[in-house]
Amino acid sequence: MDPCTTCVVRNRAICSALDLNEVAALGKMGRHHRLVPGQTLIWEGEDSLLVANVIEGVLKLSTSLSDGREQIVGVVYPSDFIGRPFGARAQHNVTALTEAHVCTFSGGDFDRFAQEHPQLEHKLLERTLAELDRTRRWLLLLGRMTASEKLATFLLDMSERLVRPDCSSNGPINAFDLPFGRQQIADILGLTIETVSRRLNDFKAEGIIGVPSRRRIEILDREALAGIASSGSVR
Amino acid sequence: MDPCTTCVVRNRAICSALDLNEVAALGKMGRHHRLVPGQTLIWEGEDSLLVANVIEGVLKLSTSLSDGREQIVGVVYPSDFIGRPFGARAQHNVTALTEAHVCTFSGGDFDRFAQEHPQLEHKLLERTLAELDRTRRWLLLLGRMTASEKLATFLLDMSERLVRPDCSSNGPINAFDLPFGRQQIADILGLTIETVSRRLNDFKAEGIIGVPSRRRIEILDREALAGIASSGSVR
DNA sequence: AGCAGTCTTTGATACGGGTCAATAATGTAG
DNA sequence: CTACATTATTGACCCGTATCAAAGACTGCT
Repeated sequence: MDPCTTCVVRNRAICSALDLNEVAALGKMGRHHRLVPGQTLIWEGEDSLLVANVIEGVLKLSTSLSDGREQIVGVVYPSDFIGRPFGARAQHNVTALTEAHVCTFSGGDFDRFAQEHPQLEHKLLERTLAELDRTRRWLLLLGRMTASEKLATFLLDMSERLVRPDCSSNGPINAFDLPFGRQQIADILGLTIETVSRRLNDFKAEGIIGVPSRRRIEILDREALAGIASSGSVR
Repeated sequence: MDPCTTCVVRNRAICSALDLNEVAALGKMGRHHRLVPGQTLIWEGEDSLLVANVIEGVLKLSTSLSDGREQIVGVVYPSDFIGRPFGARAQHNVTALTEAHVCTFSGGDFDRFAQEHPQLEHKLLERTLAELDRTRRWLLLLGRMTASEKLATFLLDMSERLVRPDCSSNGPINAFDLPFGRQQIADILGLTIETVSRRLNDFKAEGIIGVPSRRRIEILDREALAGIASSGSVR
């Protein structure tokens, strides 16, 4: 039977642009994959082209310099799209942070299918434009913010994005588990693990956040965080 | 008469996806604008939605923090597309760096036209994907590179991009005029103007580059620059 | 429970790049 | 050509974050 009809991200992934017949046709070209934490799906520079939908889990996109310095350039969640359609080689690694479940397509198959289904391309375009906006905001963070501003911005950003999985309430939440360890937070913010640890403990000492366990964050004073996050990013 | 038929970027801009009739229809919705250096076409946060093609000149995309710190998040050249189709508000300022000539469309008009012309959306998608890749590479630069590495990477990048205007030869060139002052270079690289000045003079003292006038750069030792750009180790 | 390995925190110190200030070069108007 | 504004360079100093090192906390395994 066609697994797409029961797919949990059917209505949120780019597949939502397709009707039942179309989604079945796309589904035939797809392959399901389970990934364990730390497993890499796509390597920077490889040209075996692969695209995918994330069904479950969290993955990071990262690049690095030859001496090992690493920068995380994106984080993807269920219903997000992974990979680079239309023939360019992969620009970054894609690695699972948690157990993950993805639905992969060979690049060529997907490209052909997309070109025949403009609504699908349209969905993909909207997503890509949104992701570009988000990435450009991150340039401001990396280029111009201090460590405290970076961390405050990061925590607020997480409190907004991490609601999605269950889709229960929308709007930010005040307590959540990060899918990242300290090193990964550092790689997202362009800092060292030590600085992340120190600034996080500063926030804790000031009563702005609580850190009941390694990966859990409670936002106790959202206003204060927002104040630190920017000497006010001009909205 | 329809000005699009004689447009200098007709074959390079997204319009190249359209046939003569289509481009004429799009042309009817467009307005030509001349911009002087420093003039801002779109302001961060405004929702008067406007998109445009660059016909001539160079423009910067920038965001800033309330205390004046600024980050340039993109630079656009002739034939590039500007703006955010499909209803999100403008995320950054768009300002002319040189005299510029653009062809603008109201967001709504363009959105409608695009949805009816999948080849146009496809071109736009390819461009947006490429721009996202480029922007993500910049995250690595801002987050993880030293001042010298940033500057070396920047100069190499410029030597590749600045060929375009005349389209004479492809491949990098070794002498060019930057469309930026020192402050703007600093805002691109997440540095201060003083650091840009110092590192540039270091390169000059080592014979890696020549700086015959304020905005002119000559790459004298491309290998050395490339060595610095990818992970520091000089010589 | 006890141990090993990993991840995180904490402390001491160093250094790159920022800040502040002064000077120099370049551009522009009269 | 001179005067003034703008932009860039240079110097001295300092601060924030990186680096290096060690101790502590958590996790999983037997």
